[in-house]
Amino acid sequence: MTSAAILSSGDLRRQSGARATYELLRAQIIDGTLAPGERLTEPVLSTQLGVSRTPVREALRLLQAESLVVELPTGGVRVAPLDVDDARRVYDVRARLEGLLARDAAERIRAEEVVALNRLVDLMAAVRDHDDEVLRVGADFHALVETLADNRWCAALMHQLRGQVDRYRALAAHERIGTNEHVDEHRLVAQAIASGDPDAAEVAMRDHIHSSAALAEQALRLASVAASGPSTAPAGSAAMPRVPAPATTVTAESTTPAEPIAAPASSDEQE
Amino acid sequence: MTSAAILSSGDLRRQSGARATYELLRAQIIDGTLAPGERLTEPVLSTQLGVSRTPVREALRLLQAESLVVELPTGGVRVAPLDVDDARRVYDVRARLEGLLARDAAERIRAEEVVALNRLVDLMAAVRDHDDEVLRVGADFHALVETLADNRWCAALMHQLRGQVDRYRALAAHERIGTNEHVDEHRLVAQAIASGDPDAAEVAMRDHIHSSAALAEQALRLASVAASGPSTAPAGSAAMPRVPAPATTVTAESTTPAEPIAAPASSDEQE
DNA sequence: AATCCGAGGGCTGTATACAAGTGCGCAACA
DNA sequence: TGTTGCGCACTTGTATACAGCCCTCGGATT
Repeated sequence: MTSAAILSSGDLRRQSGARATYELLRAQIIDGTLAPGERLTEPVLSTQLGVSRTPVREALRLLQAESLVVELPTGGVRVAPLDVDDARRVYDVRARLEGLLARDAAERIRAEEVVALNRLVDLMAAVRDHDDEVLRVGADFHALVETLADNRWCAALMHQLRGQVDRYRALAAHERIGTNEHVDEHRLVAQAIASGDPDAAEVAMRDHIHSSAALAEQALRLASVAASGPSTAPAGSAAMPRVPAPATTVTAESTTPAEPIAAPASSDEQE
Repeated sequence: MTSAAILSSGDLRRQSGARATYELLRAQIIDGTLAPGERLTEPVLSTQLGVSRTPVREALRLLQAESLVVELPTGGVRVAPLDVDDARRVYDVRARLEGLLARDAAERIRAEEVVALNRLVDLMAAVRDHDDEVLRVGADFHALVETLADNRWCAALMHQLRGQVDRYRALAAHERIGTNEHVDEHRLVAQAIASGDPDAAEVAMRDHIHSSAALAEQALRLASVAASGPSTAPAGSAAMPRVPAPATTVTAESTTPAEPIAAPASSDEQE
């Protein structure tokens, strides 16, 4: 592997090299092929992927904007470290954003769209025994809500977050999501949206995400414990090379975070 | 000449050309020097700014990730159109994000930090007659809340939104923000945070942002009407592919002026 | 006169070349 | 043997060169 075959495989070649590189690296960061903390250098990636530094550079910028890689003080980037404690924060933000989407959806939904929404919930109930199916249907559900909401700013930020969420999900291996509660939550959200009640929809969706967060956090903790049991870390340890981030220290000095954020992303959703 | 002098002026030269280019273009998009819908081509920007296409390209990618420019189907970018109807959505999202920040701040705040928070509110009350001062203090206030919250994901998304918010604010010319109500809202938020009540803090902040949104929207509508008075076209009604320059005052393309750049305004916040 | 076709310019995307800064290792010295 | 200094290799950041594409403009044809 390695080598240029990576990019030429599949239809990635079709797209621009920069975009293909971006998507490949993004996928590898999310699934852990590229370990947290691992440094990414342009020449290496160039030769490995069979493209020049220019598209690689562009891809890295995109990933940086998405906070999937972080800038090193000397320049260059490394894969963003994965702080399990941050998972809750990511889900907190997501809960608000998706809650807003549900609200907007409730304000705009029309009769024929209610049908599609309910159909997805029914479908989810039908396949509840197969987690992967539930996952897929859940993705469709949230995607539909996003479409109904027609709020591009909120959607853009959601895309922004998706990479982070997916990273933590990948870490959590598989959570048990095919539960009756999980399906019921979706039904509640759907009902609130269908009935055109924005407040109820927002609350229902926010609660649902928080509920999902609890599941993910639990699975995450288990996976984390299991992973750090035998050896601290196999191949690419380096989870936190430096700056153990000791305490809170709420100094006000850092007035300039100065890192924008992106929002391209493909179309994968979750629960 | 024009051109290269732009980047060499000030200490922008110090930074990497790409970053300087990014910040310059960002500022110009926000303040309207670069009109919504205007196409940005790499060769032109290169010669105007006196750098090669590479850093320009990088800057454009950053701006694209921030949704300040949008990709054209043929490739290349144009300044993102400004849809006044979207202002509400931007503020809606911002309300949730800042609300979450306020919540997290309430959960983490400590005694000595309460002092700083209250001091800012008092300061705001003291300068309430000067809108620009109120703006500045308000920026510090929100920045402090963000720091207290210590939620980097939420903060990252906020930064993402900031450009959009600032664009609409720039369009709204000046809203009257030095009102007692405005100051009181901040005090309520501060009290909720200081008392360590997350729910109250989130609600107070969200309400405050929505209140600010109403002000901004009003000013925006006025400005919009004023701008589009003569010509019938209602400002940036939608995505008008070509011939932009409907709405606001400043056209770009001037080519000349010595240095209209002025303050990059790296740390501007809002109310 | 209107339309179709072809040449041209310009733009993006990609590749390569060049310069400067940084860290690391090795070697010499105390 | 420990320490210190020098030098090298590597990296990023920037500039330039090259290829393909689209869009436009001009002319010839029907």
